[in-house]
Amino acid sequence: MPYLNRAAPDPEPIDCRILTAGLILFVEDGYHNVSVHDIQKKANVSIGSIYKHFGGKEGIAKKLYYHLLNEIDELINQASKDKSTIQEKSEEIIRLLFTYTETERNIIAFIFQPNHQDFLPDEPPICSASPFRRLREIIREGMDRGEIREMSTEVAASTIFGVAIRMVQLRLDGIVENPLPTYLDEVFDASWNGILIKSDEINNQEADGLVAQL
Amino acid sequence: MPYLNRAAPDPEPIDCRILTAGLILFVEDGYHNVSVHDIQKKANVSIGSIYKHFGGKEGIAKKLYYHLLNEIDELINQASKDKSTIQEKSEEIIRLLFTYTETERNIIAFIFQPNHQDFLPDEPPICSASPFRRLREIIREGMDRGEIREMSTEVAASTIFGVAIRMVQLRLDGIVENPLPTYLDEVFDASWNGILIKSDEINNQEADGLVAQL
DNA sequence: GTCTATATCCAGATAGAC
DNA sequence: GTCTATCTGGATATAGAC
Repeated sequence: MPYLNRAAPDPEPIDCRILTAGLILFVEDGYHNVSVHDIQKKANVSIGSIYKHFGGKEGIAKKLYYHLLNEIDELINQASKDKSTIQEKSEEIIRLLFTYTETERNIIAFIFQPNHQDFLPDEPPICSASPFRRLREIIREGMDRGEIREMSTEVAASTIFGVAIRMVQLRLDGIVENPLPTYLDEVFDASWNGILIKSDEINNQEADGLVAQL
Repeated sequence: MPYLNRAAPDPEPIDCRILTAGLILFVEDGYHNVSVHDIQKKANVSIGSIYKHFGGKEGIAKKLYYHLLNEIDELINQASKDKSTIQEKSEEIIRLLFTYTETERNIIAFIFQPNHQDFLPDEPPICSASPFRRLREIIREGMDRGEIREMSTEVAASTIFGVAIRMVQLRLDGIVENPLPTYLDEVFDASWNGILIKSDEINNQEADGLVAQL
């Protein structure tokens, strides 16, 4: 019965196992603190396979980087379709980003936490990569269409998406305690309307104050 | 004339030279791509001195980290004094941060670019370090005083300071082309008032449109 | 294609003279 | 305190059997 002598059959192809192991370890320990041997052990493959498939550690990181940037691009595509206004579009992008941060933490952490130029020196800064460029283009389009006030694209983009990205970072670092989708409405409202007290809210505010005093 | 045989006298103390060299190299190449030998050469000291003074590479990074976090804390102190409202206070903080980014690029880059846990594994995430905590406290105080609408501290802080921090990152990555202080008014306005078109601006907006058509 | 064993290299760290 | 010379460990990468 030779079957019993085999290890449990692993349906996942070998290069997937390597990528998955790499992703987890890179996120947990940081690229430079992970050795090829670590990946090899975690993925249950031999060193030889890793070098055959990816040519080394940097090869794994590069594949991961392109692959995951693509996933984010896809996320933007998905969020953008069937949305007419820029406001709807950006809100859906942020909604998906927030959900993704909870369900696919490693992917988001790999994209948003490290300084990729530390281990992929030939790559341009991630802010100039496709998904981030597209976010700025969306904002630009909103200004051209007159949905957004005239100002520099970068400031407008930082206000809409930068706030969301900051929330993602704070969540990954454990500063934000609740799941991100909890904050969706507040984030939208703050980005689009600012955080100053509005005159028509002052009454409610004072009412709240009275309640609090009881 | 023994004086002529000496190297040009270097007034800067040895540990300063080491820290400065470390800072520059860490920012340029990333902590893990810099060797103790690199620092030694750049600082014009011997390896022995480095190990005597700092105990190794991580010691340098740690000293730098604490020292520079302190500088940022000082920056916040300086910006906070003589300011009564939270709005004034935060605006002054951002003003100083933007100026600093242009004049002391390396300091800001060391604080805002890398994931410090990659090389200082015992440190908590930088977002929970003093200066960043204080920013959230300032916002919190603004809400308690009724200067800022009620919402989660993190969202409010991300809206005010997160936008500014995002601008710093985009500037460091070369996406933002003008010196940051250029954008001060836009950043303040966007954070506090949001980026939606306001009804009282629509007239101006249309007028601008007409001008553009000429 | 996959594996083990091995080679090579280099960064981090130390010892000991001055 | 400062330096040079040296050691050691561990990581990347390869060679070659299966």
